[in-house]
Amino acid sequence: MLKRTVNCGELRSEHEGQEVVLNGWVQSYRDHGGVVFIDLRDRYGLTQVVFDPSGDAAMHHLARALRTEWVIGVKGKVRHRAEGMENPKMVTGTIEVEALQLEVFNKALTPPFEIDSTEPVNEELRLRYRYIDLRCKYMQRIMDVRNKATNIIRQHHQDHGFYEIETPILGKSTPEGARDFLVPSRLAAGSFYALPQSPQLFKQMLMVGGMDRYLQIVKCFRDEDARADRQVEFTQVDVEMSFIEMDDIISVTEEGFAKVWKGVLGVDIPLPIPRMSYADAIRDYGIDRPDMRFEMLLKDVTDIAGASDFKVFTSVAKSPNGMVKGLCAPGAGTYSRSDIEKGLTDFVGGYGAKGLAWFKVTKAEDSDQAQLTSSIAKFFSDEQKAELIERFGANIGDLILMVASDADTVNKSLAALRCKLGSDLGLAKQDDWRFVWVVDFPMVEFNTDENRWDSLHHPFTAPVPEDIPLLDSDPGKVRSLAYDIVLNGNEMGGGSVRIHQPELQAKVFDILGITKEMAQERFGFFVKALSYGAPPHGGIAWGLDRCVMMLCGIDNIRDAIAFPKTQRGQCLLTEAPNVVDESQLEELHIEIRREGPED
RNA sequence: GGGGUUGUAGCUCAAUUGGUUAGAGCAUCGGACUGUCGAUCCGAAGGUUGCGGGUUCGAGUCCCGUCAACCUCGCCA
Repeated sequence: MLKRTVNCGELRSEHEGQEVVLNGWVQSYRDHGGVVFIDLRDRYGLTQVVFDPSGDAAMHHLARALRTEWVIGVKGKVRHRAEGMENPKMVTGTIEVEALQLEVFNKALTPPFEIDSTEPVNEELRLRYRYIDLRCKYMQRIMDVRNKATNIIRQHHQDHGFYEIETPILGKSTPEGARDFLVPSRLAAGSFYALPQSPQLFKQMLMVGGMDRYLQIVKCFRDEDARADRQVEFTQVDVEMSFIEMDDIISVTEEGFAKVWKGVLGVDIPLPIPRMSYADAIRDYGIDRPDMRFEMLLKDVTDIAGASDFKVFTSVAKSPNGMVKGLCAPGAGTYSRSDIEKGLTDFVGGYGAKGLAWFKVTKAEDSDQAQLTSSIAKFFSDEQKAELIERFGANIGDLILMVASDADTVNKSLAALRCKLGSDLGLAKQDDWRFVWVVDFPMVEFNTDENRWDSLHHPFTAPVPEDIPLLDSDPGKVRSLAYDIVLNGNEMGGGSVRIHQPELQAKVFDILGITKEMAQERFGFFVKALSYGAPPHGGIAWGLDRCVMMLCGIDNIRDAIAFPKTQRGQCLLTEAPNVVDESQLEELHIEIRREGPED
C-alpha cells in the first residue's frame, strides 16, 4: 500500500522538492486530454495532484479513469506552482504534487449527492448516506468542534480532580419523568431493564461510595417526541461532587463553559456568569430560560388593563389566575395590520393565546408626544394610555403587544413572541454569548391534572435550608437548590444540590405523593444508600449536543450528532428499529400483540 | 395524540386556469482538449411526479386516504 507520509492539508511552499505520499478521496478531476488534475481530499484538506502525460503511460491511463470519491494513494513530488497558477482559495494552493505513482485503493459508485454541494441537500438523503455526508466540510467542522469541546471538558474536570467513571446502561425502570426505553430480560422472564434517562442515582451513589468527584460523558435515553433541539438519544456531560455547596458546582461548571468557548471559538466569557431568580425570569421573560441578548422585557399591565373599558381585559383581570402582560417591540410600528394578525396573532395562538392586542406608538399630531393608535384605543382613557407608554418605556415607532389569559398561557405565549421578535427584528446576534444561571427554582409545582405536587427538577433535589419549615405548610413556596445554565435562550444544563439525609428524602417523597411502599419499591436501594453515610453532594449535567449546536451556530441537533435519529426515532442509515425473528422474541418471552383497528 | 410545511430525473428546482411529448442547471456516460482548479466545448442517456384510490374527455396540478422527512403544541422529573 502506498501509505501516506503527509495529509492533504499540510503541504506548503517550504515542502518544495520533497517526495511525499498522499492518501484520500478524489474530490474532483479535470482531464485536459493531456495533463490531468486531481483534487485529493481527506479530513485535513485538499491538495492538487498533477498527472503529466510525459510520465508513466500506464499511470496516466489510470489517472484518466479516476472518478469522484475513488480512494487512492499517490506518490509524488511537491512543486511550487508556476506564477499565475496558484489558487488563493486553497490553503495548499501555492503547491501541487506531481504524481510519480498511483494506487487505486477502491473505486466508488457515483455518490447520491455531491460532497460539499453548494446547494442544500435533502436531510433524509443525507441521513440515509450519513457516511458520505460526513465527508462534507460542514459535518467535519462540527465533529472537530465536538471533539475539541469534549477534550476541553475532560481536561478541565481532570484538573479539578474528577474521576471519569462509567455507570450501567441496563438499569431499573422508574415511572417518573420521561418514558423509558425498555430492554427485555432473557433470564428473568417478563422483566425489563430500562435505558438510563440520566445516571442520576448512580452518580449520587458514587458520592456515597467516596468517589468524591465524578464525570461521565454519557448517552441518555428518553422515549419522548423529538424536536429540533431534542433527540431520543443524547449525550450529557454528567458531573457530581461531594462536600460542596451550590457555588462550588456553579464555579467549576462556568469555568468549564468558559474554557470551552475560549478553546473552541477563542471567545472570552466573563466570569462569574450572572444569576437570575426563577421568579424574575418568569416575570421579565415569561420563561425559565431567558434570552439575555436583548431587552424587550415583559411588563405586567393587569392593573391598567383591568381599569380600562375593554371587556376582554377587564374580565381576565377579574378572574382568579388572570393576567394581562405585554411587551414593546422597538421599531415594529411599521408592521401592517396583516403582519400583526397573520404573523404574530396566529403565532401566539399556537401557545393558547386567544388574541393579541396591539398598540402602535405614534407621534401626536399637535405635539412631539407619543400616543397610542389601535382599534382598541377607544377603550382606554388618556391617562391609561400614558401609563401604558410609561410602563413599557415605549418610544415613537414601537409596537406594544399584549396577551390576556391565565398566567401560564400569557407567559408562554409572550416568551415565544419575544424570541420570535428578537430574531425578526435582528436584536439577537448569533455571536453574542449571554450566559445566565437561573436559580431559586420552586422545589415543586402543582399538577392540576393529577391533583398533586410534582418535582420541578427531580425528587432528589435539596430544598433551600431556610425554606424547609415551609415543606409542611406551603410546599409551593419552597425553593430548591437547583440551577440551570442558560445561553441565549437555550437550556444548556441543569443540576442541584441533592438531599443527603434519608429523613429529608422521605419527607420530600411524601410531599410528592410517593408513598413509603412506592419509595421502597422504586428507590429503596437508594434511600438505603443515603442511610449509610452519604456526604453532602450535588452536581449538574450539560447537554453536550446543544453545546455543540451553539458553538457551531446550527439550529438542528441532528447535525451535532454523527449518527442521529429522525423525529420518529428511526435511524435512516441502519433502518433501526426493526422487526426481529420470532425465535429472538421467544427467548425474551415476548409475544407481539397485533393492534386492532380500534387501537 | 393535535396543527403546519414539504415530497417531480442521481441532486437542486420549474411546469400559467386541469390541456401537446413533464423542462432547466448541476451530476452521470461518450467524445474533444497539455495548466485547470465550480475547467471548457460537443453529444447522449436519464421520470411509477412518494404510494393507493377518486373526479374528469384529460390530473404533477382538484378531492379522499396513506407513507416519509421536517417544524411545532402536548410531552420531555
